[in-house]
Amino acid sequence: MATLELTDITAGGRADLCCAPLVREPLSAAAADDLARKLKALADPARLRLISIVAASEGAEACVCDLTEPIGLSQPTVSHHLKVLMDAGFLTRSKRGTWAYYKLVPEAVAELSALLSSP
Amino acid sequence: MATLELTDITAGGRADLCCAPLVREPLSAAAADDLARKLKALADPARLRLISIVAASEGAEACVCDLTEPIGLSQPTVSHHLKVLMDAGFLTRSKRGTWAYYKLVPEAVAELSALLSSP
DNA sequence: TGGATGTATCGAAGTTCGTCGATATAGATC
DNA sequence: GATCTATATCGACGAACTTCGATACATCCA
Repeated sequence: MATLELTDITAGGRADLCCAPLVREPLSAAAADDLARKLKALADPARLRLISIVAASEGAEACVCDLTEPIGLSQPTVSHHLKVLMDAGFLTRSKRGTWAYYKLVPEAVAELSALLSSP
Repeated sequence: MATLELTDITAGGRADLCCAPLVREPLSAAAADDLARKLKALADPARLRLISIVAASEGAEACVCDLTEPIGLSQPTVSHHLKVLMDAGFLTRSKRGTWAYYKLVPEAVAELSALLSSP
């Protein structure tokens, strides 16, 4: 769950949101690793565009076949980026027939935003 | 200025914040590049810890000499990471005598948070 | 002036990342 | 079952990144 992970990352386990963990106290090495892994998943132009296209689609969901062309990258590369985003928790996948539909996980993006936001 | 850059990134130049650009409409290639560059600057455990230590210091400002030891990396490496964060606009530097003090730019972090936040 | 100290830059080594073509897999259709 | 289509995985290559030791630069102090 998003909120659970958010409390985990505060090193102290406290849930008071006076400030974002990033600017409230020094991050533990583990918390920094965890946050860096999520940021790294997002820190690529192709992946940002993929997320924004998925988010702007009907039901915040899109098929791979709709993503390859606007991104301008090969199908294996798009598939790779989608997997990275899925492993980081930003997308979920559901297969319907031959097609794979990727759906946004808004809480994951919102959680990241909250981790960076100031009081 | 932070807000200026924020409107720039919306591709349309509109400043209405119904949703964050990321989840409102497909990002242009240029906007994706710009956002990715900022996220990449933050997407490293050492840099996240540096930022959080600086942010938690007196006046959101810290000297390099205070940063090398808690991070556990060599002085040149810490200096390199600080430069990356400065180039991305998250820190500013001011030399006072022999010492270099790095200071947090809260608006830069806040802007990134806003770009990711949902309605 | 000369040595000591804090910081930045340089060059190199090792690793990770983004991308592709080729290929494997799974589901649909005939 | 044979074939076609959509997607995932594999292996490889080049680029970018993280880190370090060595060194240059700048400032202070004796």
